Amino acid sequence: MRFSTKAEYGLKAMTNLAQCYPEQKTIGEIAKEENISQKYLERLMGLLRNGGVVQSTKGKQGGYVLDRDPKKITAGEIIEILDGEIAPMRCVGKFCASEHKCPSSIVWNKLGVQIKKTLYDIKLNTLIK
Amino acid sequence: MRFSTKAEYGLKAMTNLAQCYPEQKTIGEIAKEENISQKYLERLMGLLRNGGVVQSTKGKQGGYVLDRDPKKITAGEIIEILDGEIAPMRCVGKFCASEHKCPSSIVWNKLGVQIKKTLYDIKLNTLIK
DNA sequence: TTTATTACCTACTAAATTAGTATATATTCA
DNA sequence: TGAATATATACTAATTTAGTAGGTAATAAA
Repeated sequence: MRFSTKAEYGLKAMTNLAQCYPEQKTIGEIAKEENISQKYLERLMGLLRNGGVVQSTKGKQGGYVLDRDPKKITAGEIIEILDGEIAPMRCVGKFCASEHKCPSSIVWNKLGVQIKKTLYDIKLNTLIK
Repeated sequence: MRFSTKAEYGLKAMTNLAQCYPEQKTIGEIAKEENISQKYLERLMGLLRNGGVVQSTKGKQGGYVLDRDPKKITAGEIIEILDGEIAPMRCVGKFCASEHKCPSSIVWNKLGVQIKKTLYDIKLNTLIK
C-alpha cells in the first residue's frame, strides 16, 4: 500500500507556495527548490488548478498562487486531486453490492473513513517550517 | 492509493478459516468458496504460513488451520504479511533522513500511525458473519 | 509589434508492479 | 502404490507509474 510520487510532489509544491502566500511563484522556481522534474510538475500543477487549490496567470510574470489561505487547504484535498479518491480497495465480489457486506469490505470501509479523517485534518499551514 | 488483491484475498481466506476454527480446510475448498484462483491462493497461503497466522499439514487429509483464536489475529497482521509494511510513502529527499523533516514526511508518518492503529484494532472474529 | 517568458496540452515511452499461470516436487494417508 | 494434498520456482500478460518530448497559447516588456 503506497501513495504515488504525485501526492508527494504535490504536498511539497503546495507547502512551498504556502510559504510565500499570498505571493506567486513560477513552476520553474518550485521545481528547482523542491528538486522535482519541471515538466512533470507542470502536469501536476494543472491538476491542482483544476482541483481548485491554486490559481495561475499565464505569460511573462505569470505563475501560481494558492487559491486561498493555507489554513483552509488540507492534505486530503491535495492528495485526492492528484491520486484520485481515497478508497483503499473496492471489493468486486457479487455479494458486496447490496446489504450483504463481505468481511473485507468492512475493513476497507472503516479504513477509508479513518484515512480521510486523518488527511482532511492536516491543514497546509501546519506543514510550513 | 490502494491495497492489492492479495490483501483482499487474504482477508477473505482468513475469515473463511475463522468460521470453521479450529477445524482445518483445504486451499481448494477456500478458493472455491471465496471465488479465488486456487493456484494464486496457494502462494498467498504460503506467505500467511510463513507469517505465522496459519498452520498447514501436507498430504492427503492435509489442509490449513488458523494458528490461534480469531480474536488474536488482526486485519493489520494479515495485510502486512501479504502487502508488506504499511508505509504510505517514503520521502527520498535529502533532508528527510535526519532531524530536518520535510512537510510530506510529516503527513506520511501521521497517516501511517493511524492506518496501523485502525487495522491492528480489527480482530478476525469481528469479521465473521 | 516583436520577443522572451510563462502556463498549458497531448502523445509517447521505459520501468516497475500486479495478478496471475505453468510446471514440477514433496509429503501423507489409505 | 496411488491419490490427494501442500510447496516451490520460473515465467508472462496486463496495468500502472513516472516520467519525456514537442508543441501551442497568452502576456508583459522592450
